[in-house]
Amino acid sequence: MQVKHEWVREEILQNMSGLEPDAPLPQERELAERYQVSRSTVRQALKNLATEGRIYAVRGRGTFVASQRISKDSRLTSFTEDMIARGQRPGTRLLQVEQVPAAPEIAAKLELESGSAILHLERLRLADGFPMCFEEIWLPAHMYPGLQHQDLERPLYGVFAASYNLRIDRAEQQISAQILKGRIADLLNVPPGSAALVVVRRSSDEKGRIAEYAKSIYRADRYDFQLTVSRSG
Amino acid sequence: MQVKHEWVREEILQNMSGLEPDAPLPQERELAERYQVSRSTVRQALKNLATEGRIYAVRGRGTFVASQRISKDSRLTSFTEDMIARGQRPGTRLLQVEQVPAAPEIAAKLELESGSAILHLERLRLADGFPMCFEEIWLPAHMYPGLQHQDLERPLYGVFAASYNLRIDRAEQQISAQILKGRIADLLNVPPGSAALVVVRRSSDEKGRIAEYAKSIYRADRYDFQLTVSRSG
DNA sequence: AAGTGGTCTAGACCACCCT
DNA sequence: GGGTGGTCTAGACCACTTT
Repeated sequence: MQVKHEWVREEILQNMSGLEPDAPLPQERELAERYQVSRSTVRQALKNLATEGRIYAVRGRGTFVASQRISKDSRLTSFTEDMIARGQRPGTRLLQVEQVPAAPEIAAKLELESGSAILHLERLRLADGFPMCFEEIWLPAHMYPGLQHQDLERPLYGVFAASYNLRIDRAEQQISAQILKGRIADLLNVPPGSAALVVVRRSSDEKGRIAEYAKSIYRADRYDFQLTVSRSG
Repeated sequence: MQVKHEWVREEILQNMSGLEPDAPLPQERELAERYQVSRSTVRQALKNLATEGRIYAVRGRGTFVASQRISKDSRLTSFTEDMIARGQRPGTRLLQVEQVPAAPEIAAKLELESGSAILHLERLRLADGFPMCFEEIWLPAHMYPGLQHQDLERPLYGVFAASYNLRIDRAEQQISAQILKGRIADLLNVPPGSAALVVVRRSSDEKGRIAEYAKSIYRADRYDFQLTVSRSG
């Protein structure tokens, strides 16, 4: 463990195993004494455990074991990570990559001038070799010089990090449903009239620069979107 | 402002307005001096601002203004809060409330014995008076004695807090898509074959006790699900 | 009154970046 | 080497709950 509060966190977690829900933990000052660290360090460890929903603190009473049924917050994950977590083998077929002038709607989403150079990708995402998702991606061309000549069937976020020193940090997403028909139904290999889950994503790097706009259309019979949200913080 | 770090947060935010993205903030020690607080207090304020995506820190270099395009993380919200945020008037029609023995599937979700007493609610949620969502809710009866006699067309989380001292704190959700037909298509007033967004939610209180299992079916032509996720923390 | 978690302080050292 | 944010310390006082 690099840092003390992570080590303390693990120790507390160990000593918690076997305790009933609502059982009290030792008080903070005692934990600090036991692990020979300052109370602040103990508090940082406890704060992380509380954020994950493993313990809860009550002012004036103490800190207690939570029932720990609904656990950690969800993170932004890539298709590749997502499929691996589901026990399926991810795959990608690049359908198209082109540089085009930005249509007004796309320019607005990427906060560029209308007509700016945009990279437009179309990819079919596979799970265990079968079509799972059709995705379109729009990128500001100036942020990714020479992207067309990269291997675009590899995870894109990896290419961004390796070749452009850019790490996607957060994204706002809109999830909706629609009926499939025409070309996309064909690509996903489902009959017209089937349901699809649509995820529109606008992502930024850690500096807050908009780095990607994307639309993913998932087969609803094979995919659902999972997330954990908390109310307070 | 009750606590100093919140006040410092507001002060920093004020002085940031007008700065360009990537402009450096004063260093932490200087901010502490300026606002006559300790560096720890400044750091707590900065940490909150970073979590919200308004600034970013680089070890060894400094703290900088983020472009602030993609903002705060999403929180667990109720239908009522959600509709108000969208500028629509929320409404509820209670269709049914009954106490029944738990079916095995529902019992498993609520982590109760099969056959335990369950409260089952069906509600039609309205936006500006028009059907938006059909929801079914299952609750452990022992946690909500006498719920049947409450006003169940008011926001449920409010009833939970006021009458049962129970605050929903976090939830795991699965979002999927399906085709509407039969009774639910009728209730939502859409033709059979329309697309719907389905949200299945399992919620717990701050102690980690499972307090609710619910399934909400939204008209896809009127609703999308919005969330912001971050990759690291 | 005693005990708990919540906030705040002043200061130290570390890891990392830049020149 | 000098400056930055990241971690940690020892101690203080506060708000709240329980006895």
